[in-house]
Amino acid sequence: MARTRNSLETRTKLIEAARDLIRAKGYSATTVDDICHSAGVTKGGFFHHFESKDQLGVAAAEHFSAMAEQLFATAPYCALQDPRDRLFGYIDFRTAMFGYEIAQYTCLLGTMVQEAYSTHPNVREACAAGMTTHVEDLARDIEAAKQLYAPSASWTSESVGYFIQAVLQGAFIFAKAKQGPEVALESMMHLRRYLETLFYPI
Amino acid sequence: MARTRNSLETRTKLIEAARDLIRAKGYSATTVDDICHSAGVTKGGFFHHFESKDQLGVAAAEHFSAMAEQLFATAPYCALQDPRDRLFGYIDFRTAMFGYEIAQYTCLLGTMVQEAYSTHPNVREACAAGMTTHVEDLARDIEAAKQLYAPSASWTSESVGYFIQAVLQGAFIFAKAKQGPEVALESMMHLRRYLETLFYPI
DNA sequence: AATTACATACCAACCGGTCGGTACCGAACA
DNA sequence: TGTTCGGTACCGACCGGTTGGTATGTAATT
Repeated sequence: MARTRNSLETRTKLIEAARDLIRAKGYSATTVDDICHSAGVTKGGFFHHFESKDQLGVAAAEHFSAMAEQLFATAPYCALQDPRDRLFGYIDFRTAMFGYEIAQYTCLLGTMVQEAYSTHPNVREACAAGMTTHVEDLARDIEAAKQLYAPSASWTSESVGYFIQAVLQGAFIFAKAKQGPEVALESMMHLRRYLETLFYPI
Repeated sequence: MARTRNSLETRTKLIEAARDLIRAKGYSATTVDDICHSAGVTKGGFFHHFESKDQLGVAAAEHFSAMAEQLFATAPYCALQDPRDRLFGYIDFRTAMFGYEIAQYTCLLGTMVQEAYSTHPNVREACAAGMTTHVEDLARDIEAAKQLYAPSASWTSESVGYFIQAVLQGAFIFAKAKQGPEVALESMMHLRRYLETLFYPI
């Protein structure tokens, strides 16, 4: 084993192992030993980088948020001129992700916050922050599209952003429950249909 | 302590304690000791009624499903003649529930299946079954409303039922993350608006 | 008398976290 | 150039407490 003794690399390996395990088993069921074994690090190494399991949860949420931000900031649809097209590009992009394995497209933040919201306040806060940031990013395109296609509509772009995320989170739950994306994909179709009614061409 | 030595009552107390604890802390973080303490039963009593924690999880899912079925089968809106009115009665009824405490209106099935989908197949199956049954019940009104108000629409009533549930599940996640129902309520409003577009009066 | 419905006491495995130690680094100094 | 040195990265044995689950006892019900 070529141990490279790279602090950042080890830390990242721990976080990514946590991300994958928590997405599959949940936060509580994922043990520190699990994470260490999966990352090829010992317990001593783990607690050198994180002072508690909770703090790793927070770090994982932040890491996930950063990854998502980067992913959706560099996706092909971002190059589109029309903000409405970018919004539907986002929807279609996320819909296409349901083609991968469940543990690859589900949201770490939504999974963690369900378990942690009342017992692990730091984790809850980190998840909420990540989700809020993502909605804010999304809401910028929604707002721009609103100015163009529905300037006098009564809804706020922020609430539409949250609605989109709610559908996604619910779709993830059904993908897990049904062990497949079929039902989730139909929900994404309904979501798209709704958004089309919001941004009717002038 | 008035020990009543009533088998069914003890079993129900265990299930309801599990329901409340799991909704607040998740399945894995809820221990058998927790449940026993909360229900006022010892561990011996617990394992007299359930042969494993998993089986309790299954029983809790079934209990929750039965309770929900009863709740939504006897709610005031069920008396309405028009299936479209019943559907919106359901939406408004569920929207109103966001006024209670988080742990009272969130869905045990959605919470459990997030954690259990890959590691506790029996629990996953019980959750999926309960959710499917609920959607089927709901889809009956949707189908009847479709016949009246949108007979030639291309969507299936089942998919609309799942969409409604997806929004609800997502709304629960945001209510937990945000520690309040505001964002969730806005999502319910968007959901209602969408359903209105589906069932436009003839 | 037999069965049911619990309580008590207990277990091995596992949990998050600690701790003393070690391998390795770059900088300072001779 | 070689040596020392303090700090960082990491190891792995260990700890007290907790976990799901069991073995056994006993009082009430049938």
